[in-house]
Amino acid sequence: MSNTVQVPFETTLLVRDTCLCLHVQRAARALARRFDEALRPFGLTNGQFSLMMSLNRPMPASMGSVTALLAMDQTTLTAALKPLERRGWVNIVPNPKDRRARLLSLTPSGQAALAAAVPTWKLTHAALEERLPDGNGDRLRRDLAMLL
Amino acid sequence: MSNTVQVPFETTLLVRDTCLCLHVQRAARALARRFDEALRPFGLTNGQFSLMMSLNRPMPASMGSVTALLAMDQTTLTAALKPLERRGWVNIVPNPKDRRARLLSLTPSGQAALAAAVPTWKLTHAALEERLPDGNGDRLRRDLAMLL
DNA sequence: GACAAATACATTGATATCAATATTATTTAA
DNA sequence: TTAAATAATATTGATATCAATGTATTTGTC
Repeated sequence: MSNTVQVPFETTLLVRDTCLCLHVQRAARALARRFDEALRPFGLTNGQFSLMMSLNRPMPASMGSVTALLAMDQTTLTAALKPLERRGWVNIVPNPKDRRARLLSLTPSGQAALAAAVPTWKLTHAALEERLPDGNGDRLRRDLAMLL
Repeated sequence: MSNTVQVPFETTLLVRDTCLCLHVQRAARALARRFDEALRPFGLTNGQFSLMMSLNRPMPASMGSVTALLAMDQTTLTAALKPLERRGWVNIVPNPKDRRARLLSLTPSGQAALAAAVPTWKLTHAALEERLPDGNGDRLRRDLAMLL
């Protein structure tokens, strides 16, 4: 008695062609590879670039504000900060107003590392945006934001 | 002599508002969380669901065809297969026609696990697609494909 | 047929991701 | 004014991701 439940191949094709989660993960992997490669000479991954850029503020950031901006779990941020702190690019200090909280900021060498990478980000991003017909970059960003 | 190179805050705002890599990674995290939560009762993550679905073919798949479909590094696939093989959901055998290669297929219990999750995928995906105005799902998929 | 090049996959090491849980500090309610 | 609830972050464990590198096999060339 083989009571195997088969998934119809049409369902496989449906998922392959329509699943927004799959399509976004796929694009995320491809873009991560592209930006990681471009940023490698600066010792940064795409995620580290985004994280450090989000710390480039007039006032130190809280962890919560960064996780909200990056749509990232708090434990992921804790882990992601470690290699950056180890390299002396990010400062993490307790907030004197609330000793549970942390204040995150770039060190001068962190600012320098980030600044060095910005021109390459601009080039890489411009090349990417060129792949989309005029104005479709904004459209894509709006569509992606609706999925959050 | 403080020769610190500052990144202008306007650049930070530019990256935050325009970087397609950041926007896609952010959406990828949010969608992964949503689908992971929905699929948790079936013991599957979003990535495992996509991977197993891509193995649901009439003939066994090669690793190369799966990495191309998922836009995933080969080493990632090797790693991702391990927990699925351990659970007895996926079979990995050498290809007799080319002993370097592997033939990947779902086991009966893997097919059953996948089949059990399909209705929840449908519900979760339908709810997601509703967030986008009519037809914009197709538009978004097309735009994402242009980034690959 | 021998051998160099190319191909397919595995391993290692580092970072990324999140659930579950723990710790510490603050806030709220009795 | 405490004790309970809440909040902010850290730790652990599992999977995900890819670069660098290694191994086995096949292919192409002479």
